[in-house]
Amino acid sequence: MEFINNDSRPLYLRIKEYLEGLIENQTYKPGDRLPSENSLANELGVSRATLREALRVLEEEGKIVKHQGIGTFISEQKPTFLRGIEELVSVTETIENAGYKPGTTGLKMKLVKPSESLQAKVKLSEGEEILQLERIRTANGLPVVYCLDHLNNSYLYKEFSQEDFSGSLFNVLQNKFNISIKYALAQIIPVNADRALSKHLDISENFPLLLLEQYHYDRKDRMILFSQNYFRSDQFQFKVLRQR
Amino acid sequence: MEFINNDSRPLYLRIKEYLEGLIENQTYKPGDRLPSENSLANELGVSRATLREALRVLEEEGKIVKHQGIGTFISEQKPTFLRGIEELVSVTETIENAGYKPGTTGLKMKLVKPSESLQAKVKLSEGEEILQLERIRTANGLPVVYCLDHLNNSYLYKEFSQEDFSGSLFNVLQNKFNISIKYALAQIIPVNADRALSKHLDISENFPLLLLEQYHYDRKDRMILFSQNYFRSDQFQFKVLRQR
DNA sequence: CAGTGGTCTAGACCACTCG
DNA sequence: GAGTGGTCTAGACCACTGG
Repeated sequence: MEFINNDSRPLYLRIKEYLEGLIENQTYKPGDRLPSENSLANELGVSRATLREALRVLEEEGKIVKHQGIGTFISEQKPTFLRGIEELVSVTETIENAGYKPGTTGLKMKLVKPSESLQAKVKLSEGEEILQLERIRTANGLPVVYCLDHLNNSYLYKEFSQEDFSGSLFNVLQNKFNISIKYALAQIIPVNADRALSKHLDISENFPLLLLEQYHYDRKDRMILFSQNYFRSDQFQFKVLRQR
Repeated sequence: MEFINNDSRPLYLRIKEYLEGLIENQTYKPGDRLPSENSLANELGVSRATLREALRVLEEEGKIVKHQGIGTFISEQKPTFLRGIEELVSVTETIENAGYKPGTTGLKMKLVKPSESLQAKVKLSEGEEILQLERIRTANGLPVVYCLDHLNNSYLYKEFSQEDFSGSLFNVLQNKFNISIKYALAQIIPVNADRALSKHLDISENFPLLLLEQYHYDRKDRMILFSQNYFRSDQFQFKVLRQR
């Protein structure tokens, strides 16, 4: 067995992808039992530990299920729980995933002293100013999300130019400043559109919106960005896989 | 090193808990580097593979972070992202986690033919009836969640007695029928209270609510329960860790 | 009972980071 | 170069499941 090229990636990953291929091309179908770990390892010419590492990844991805004493099985098709809210994507991507063409209008950018409520949310040194971005995001030209972004690195201000913000702020941070957002702690809040929001999003007052308040962190757990995104509830579905 | 009792649980789990204890009692503090895997394995008198299995669990739980070529570090305190919405808990537990004493009022139970919209959500054989449970859940006596549960195993009807439903439906299913719910696919929907909901939850009309529509599955991916839970937005915080 | 996945060992080499 | 975590091997025994 060649896996597949003799190229550099770890063996267990190549094994994993090989098995993944067998699942995708229906050599193994949902519900089928895989050969035992011993025999599979032998067939593939790798140690059992290496095979198990590959299987572990497949199990994490939900593609196989193990049952001690019985065997390892190809998972049944489950209801799509990809693209759940637990996967961090930009608003731009969220709009794209919903099948629309993303756009931006009504950009405002300013340095502000944070209000008290904001001060509490974004821990800053006293008196510090904050870079605030206000945008209305559109899907196929229709306003669907109202976005407020707060960056404490206010020195970035002079580096920014308006044209940067037609798309994903994540991309701007990544490409221009090499800041990579790794995860966000999000709070999910149902709200009603007030007068301002109803104008921004072209909806009636009291229209139900989903507010996503998100603290974005980089790989070293530094808080980079605090954002408040108001989504029109009729345009987006927010799903999540909840596990025990 | 004894871990700790010579009792039956796997060695790597005992190692994991031992290390967990060292973290909790501040022997290792956030940011500290652990000894290298080789030296730690030697100190503990286990193989490196076993130690790595313990570390792997700790890493999954976010308690340590590894950096190749550098070392393994105790995680910084992150904003609590335990108890996020990605962890499936019953409404009862949700109320308890929010610091309240859970209760139940206004229980109704009936067999119904599903409406068309419900029919679409719960795939059933034609003409089949569904067991519907309606409950208002209270926190410290105040109504906070309106719950509709739909069970397609309508034969369970005669088995149920009213007293079962003061608490978690999960527990009833587990204890009485040995049905174990493993995961749920949830949709998060912001809604406004209509007249009926405003009465049930003792709030004004148009009060913002979070509707959680959940399809519950057992370990074998069989859909057991479809539930609709309307949460008062002022009583609960829904958080989620979003990762790239 | 035989066969499965789960745990564990001892040892080896590789890939990455730092000084 | 020295030290770290990442990968890999060969072999062993245990715990659980089914017939």
